[in-house]
Amino acid sequence: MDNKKRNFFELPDKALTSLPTGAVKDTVEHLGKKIAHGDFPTGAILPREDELVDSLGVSRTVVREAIKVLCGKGLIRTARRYGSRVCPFDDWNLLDPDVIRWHDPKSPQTARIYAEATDLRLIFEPEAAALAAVNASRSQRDTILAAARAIHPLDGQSSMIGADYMFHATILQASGNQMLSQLQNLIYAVMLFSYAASQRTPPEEKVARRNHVGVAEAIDAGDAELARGRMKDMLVLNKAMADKLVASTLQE
Amino acid sequence: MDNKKRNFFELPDKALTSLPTGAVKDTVEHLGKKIAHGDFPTGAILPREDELVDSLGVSRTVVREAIKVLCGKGLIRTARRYGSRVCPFDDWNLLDPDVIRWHDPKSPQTARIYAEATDLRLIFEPEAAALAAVNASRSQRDTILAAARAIHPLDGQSSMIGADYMFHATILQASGNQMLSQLQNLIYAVMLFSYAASQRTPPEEKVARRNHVGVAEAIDAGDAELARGRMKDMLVLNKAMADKLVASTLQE
DNA sequence: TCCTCAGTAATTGTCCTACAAATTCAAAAT
DNA sequence: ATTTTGAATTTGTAGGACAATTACTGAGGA
Repeated sequence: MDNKKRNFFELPDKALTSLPTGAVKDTVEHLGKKIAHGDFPTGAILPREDELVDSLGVSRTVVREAIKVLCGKGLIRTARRYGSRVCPFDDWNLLDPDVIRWHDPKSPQTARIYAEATDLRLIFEPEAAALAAVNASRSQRDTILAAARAIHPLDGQSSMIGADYMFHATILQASGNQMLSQLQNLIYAVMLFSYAASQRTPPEEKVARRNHVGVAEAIDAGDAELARGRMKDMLVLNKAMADKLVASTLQE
Repeated sequence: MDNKKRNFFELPDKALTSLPTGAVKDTVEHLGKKIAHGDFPTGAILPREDELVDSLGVSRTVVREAIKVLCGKGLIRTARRYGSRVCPFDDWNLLDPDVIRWHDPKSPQTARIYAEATDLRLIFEPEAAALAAVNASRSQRDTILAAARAIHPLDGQSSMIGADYMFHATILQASGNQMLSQLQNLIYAVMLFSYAASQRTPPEEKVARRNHVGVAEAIDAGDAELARGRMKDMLVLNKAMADKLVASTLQE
């Protein structure tokens, strides 16, 4: 990491719930990840409060506050004499930034989720690009262009994901729709997964970069139609790769 | 409510966080609504824990657990000696079912949010309809058809919203994409808002019903293209009305 | 007047204990 | 076999004590 000049786009620090740093936050993260990773199947009973107190080395107060946060995200349900049980997957707040982040990028179990997320991206990102072409500020257009051009495989994978993420996130932001903008968490998760699981070949990388720049230029030019079309083409290609990837991870 | 026969589609009971009924849940709801309603502007300091203890008549334990849940949804941030402060709107988990539900349907302040939500619907619902045309089960197709046909103004507004909601929710569910399906919370909120604020004229109602049935029939026939197109047309009309509505509520 | 720095006060974070409430589970009675 | 009663278990609520951190205050100096 000596050539700071080129490494404009660092990976965002997506490690925050909005909770203050401390024991509660750590406990939420710990339990949230365990549940999202599937350590407890649906309907399973979590360890009792006093067991968690022992195993995690925190007070009951902390354990309870953490569990309440997880309830709020739909992961578990509690009742007297009933314990804390994992909710059916449908009840999870799948679009919650934390829940998204807690999925294990390395687990084949979550491949299905990322397939769905990829489908979702295919739905809203072309529209976001079209909106960005109309609504983006000058500096946003510049950022999008710069990020697209910064997608160099040579700069190392981390820097590359950083630029890739910045590209997509800025487009969402530039759409002017805040709800749309919040879906960047989803993109980030998908990105981590696909980069972790796939090894793109250099020619594929080259195509990917050209596509990104194409979209960026369309947005910069204010051509909504073109931006939408190019983004869609890019994601269709992306999805094809993702499907192949999911199929291979699932059959293992 | 004597003619039970016709009132197939009741309004869903969207009053639940996943928290158990009790003091904590009540406190979360109470504070969540107050914040979402704008009683505390961005950056404002909530009453201290012990003040809330007094004013709400619950123990500090309850207050703290409730506040932690709200932190988890991005509404507030806490720190020692800093108090609990309302986060900037961008940080809120706008797609959280509770946060969506907490917005005041009667407040002109939230009109902007519903405008964004309407835009979002215009993006993903046509695609959901297309997916549903391919993926829906037999019973789902039946439900969608029945709900569309049950949109009768004469049956009373509640029954009408119920059918309208069931129509859209079932389509999302039938898309086969769980993340997409969770956006039904958004639809529900938009629906409550627009029904609360607008008085559609009977001719408009008639058009609305015909449109719904048109979409349902396209889905039933498995024609993805047609379903997408009809849903889009319907929502464009919807958005036009919504924009008019937002403009009028904002200028007051 | 403005700035720096130390001290103080205020506020949430964590730990603890005790009891209440609800529900499962088992045993007993019919 | 079914119902009922009761006891055990688990989370829910209350309240007190102290720790940790940070905002605020005021004194001192430039």
